[in-house]
Amino acid sequence: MPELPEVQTVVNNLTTKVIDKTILDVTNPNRYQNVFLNSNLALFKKNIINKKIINISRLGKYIIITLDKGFITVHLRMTGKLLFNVNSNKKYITAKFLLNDNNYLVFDDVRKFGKINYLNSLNSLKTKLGIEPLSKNFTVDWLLKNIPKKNRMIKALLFDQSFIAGLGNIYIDECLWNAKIHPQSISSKLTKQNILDLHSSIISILKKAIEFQGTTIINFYFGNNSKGNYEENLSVYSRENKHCRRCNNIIIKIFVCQRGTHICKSCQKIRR
DNA sequence: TGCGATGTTATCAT
DNA sequence: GATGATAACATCGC
Repeated sequence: MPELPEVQTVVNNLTTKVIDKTILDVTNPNRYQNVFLNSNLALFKKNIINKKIINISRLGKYIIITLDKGFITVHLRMTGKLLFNVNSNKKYITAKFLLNDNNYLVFDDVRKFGKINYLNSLNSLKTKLGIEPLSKNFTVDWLLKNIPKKNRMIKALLFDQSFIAGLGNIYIDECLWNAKIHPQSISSKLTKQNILDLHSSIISILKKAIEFQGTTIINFYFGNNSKGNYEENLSVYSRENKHCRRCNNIIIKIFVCQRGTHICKSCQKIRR
């Protein structure tokens, strides 16, 4: 479920808890094999055991745990949770990291889509991922230059992690509503004003969502089972049949990119 | 009861 | 290169 603000919230919460700790052991309580990307428990363990956690950060929707040598990457996918000292149903715990101070991290993932990996270098990930929307590089000029280069539905383009890294279904719907852009508009047909609005919407919405510690619709939790509080700020996502906060028309739900998509038809007009 | 939907992504076909 | 279908998996709600 988690997108950039949720992943950043997990990272922010864990920073003080795990930095400078050493990983003593890793287990996979539910014995699910595929949680370790292209690897297995024994190999993964060999790479990280007795290593010290230097830092924890985020790249796109990936959690990056920097070790004194190498990196652990964690992707939460749909239902993954990286919790601190929480013991939930063992059936869903795909990994458990024991730290030297007797605290532990639990990777709890009902649907088991989440992935954990060990990397010697972050280069492969950095190449794969597009621009960070909260970095200095993400300027209006960058967006003005790159959006018209593509001939894609704008929602599909924003989903593409190799274009901009970190947006997902909730925040794409929110940003497009805020910028008054219809999700099925073609990127090359957007006006300059559309792109300016989209740029400021992406930055302000992501920042505000991080302040509110993300959105919990069904099962986003972090730390010791805390919930995100951004839901009250949502303008369209999960607001089907409610009134548009801008023009009072009814928010409808359609399907775009095989994903439920929430729009105000009178605010957001298609350009193609 | 059964079916479709759920915040993600990799992969394969066209 | 772009797009669409599908698979990975489990739960919830209509």
